[in-house]
Amino acid sequence: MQIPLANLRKVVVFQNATDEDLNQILRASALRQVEEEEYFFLQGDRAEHAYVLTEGQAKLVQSNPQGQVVNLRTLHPWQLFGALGAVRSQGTYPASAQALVDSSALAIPSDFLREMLVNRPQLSMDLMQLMTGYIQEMQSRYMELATERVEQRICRAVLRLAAQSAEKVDDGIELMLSREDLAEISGTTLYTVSRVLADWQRRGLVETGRERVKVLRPHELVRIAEGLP
Amino acid sequence: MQIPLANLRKVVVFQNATDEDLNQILRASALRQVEEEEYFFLQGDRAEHAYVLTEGQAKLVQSNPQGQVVNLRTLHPWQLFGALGAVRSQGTYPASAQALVDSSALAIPSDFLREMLVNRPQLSMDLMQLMTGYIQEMQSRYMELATERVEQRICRAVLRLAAQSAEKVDDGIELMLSREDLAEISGTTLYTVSRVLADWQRRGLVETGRERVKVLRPHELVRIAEGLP
DNA sequence: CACCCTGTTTGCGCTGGCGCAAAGACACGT
DNA sequence: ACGTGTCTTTGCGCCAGCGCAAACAGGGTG
Repeated sequence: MQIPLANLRKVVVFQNATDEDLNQILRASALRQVEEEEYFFLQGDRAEHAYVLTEGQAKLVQSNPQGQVVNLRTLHPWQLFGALGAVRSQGTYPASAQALVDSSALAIPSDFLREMLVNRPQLSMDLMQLMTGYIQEMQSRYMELATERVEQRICRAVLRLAAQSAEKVDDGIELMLSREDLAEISGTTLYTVSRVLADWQRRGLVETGRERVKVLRPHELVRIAEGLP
Repeated sequence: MQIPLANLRKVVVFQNATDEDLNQILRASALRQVEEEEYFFLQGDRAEHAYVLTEGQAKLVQSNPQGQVVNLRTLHPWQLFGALGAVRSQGTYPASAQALVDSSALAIPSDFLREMLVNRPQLSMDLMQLMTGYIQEMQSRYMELATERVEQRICRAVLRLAAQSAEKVDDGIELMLSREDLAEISGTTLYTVSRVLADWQRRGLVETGRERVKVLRPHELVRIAEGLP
């Protein structure tokens, strides 16, 4: 196993774990490689592992019987995902995890993680901390979806992504994602996203390209997100 | 304190607690009475207590700066609420809890609950169980809001409420809530709710009245919720 | 019984956003 | 360089749902 402990400790939930615990986790787990577009797991699968992304990028998506898809969140290295199954024994994943580029992740057996939680209060508290964060984020996004118009929601999505996962280039912040990705994230259609971005570009707020959005005037976008003219 | 232990054990998170633990909780806590329309706590308040509803009915709502409101869930006796603050020390409530009728709830100090969690693994696991449930429910509702039309969403809301909190009367299931309540829950307006219910009534699926909806043909409603004609 | 308060219904007009379809732009492989 | 596939843009028509405003209904109170 070639994952250094120091890296594993970047996982927020493991930040307070002992070296011995981390070693145990490494011994119990396996590294899984998944190619671009492929899945770590599918919604409805038996949740036999929790994962820690070690390399690449992935997204958690939920789909309905008609095949429509919404993006729940984007995953970056050293984030934990698929962990709900560790709590509910015999549970199934409520969402699918799809690699956006060739990626790898550490697969930790759910049973193992659950047993570990039972006698490590600090670990449990840290995991709860993570869960409360999700609950709050989902509640916020739910309200945004219920009360805000499309332009504001796209704007929030762009700002959120810019804040967490973007490369700063000379004169702006660059995001690598397609119109369709943005549509999934903000709960609309690729057509509407395209129109909104075109409008922003005319107004000089962003610069767009194929699977690329460069934010030029973040401050202006914040105003749009707040619902101001 | 006049709350019998047997009742406190109805709280899902406390189902596996010892009598001694329950007694300790009772000693540390106070009973708070809140009149109809009043609040147990407001969104943004410092989260100094977690609550267990002991009597009455309440709702958890989130509102945005413009004052628009969405209903996150309806609370019934022996349900825990406001508990996210117990995990994040120094945190604030992400939503408001408003009494729908005169109600009372046991106010458990967050600090006390947090200390208790630290050395009671089973309690932590049960709380996590509850949290994963919320996460899944919020994810589902988020997807429904993003992908389904209004009629389906209202339908789901009615069925959900009918399943959990309704009185069966002779020839149907009766819900006591206003058009506006239903609008908050399903993320639409009272006008649209009124029109949809009127339509269902014409088709004999429900019978409506002032702050009252009686489900006559649940099976038909299920078909609507599924998106079938 | 008359009154009032609160909740409900419904006509009407409007518009935000959807989604098809066709054309355009870009990236990549051969 | 050329073709091919994917992503993006945009014209166009359409309609679900919003929200005002006004009328209506029920239930409680004096």
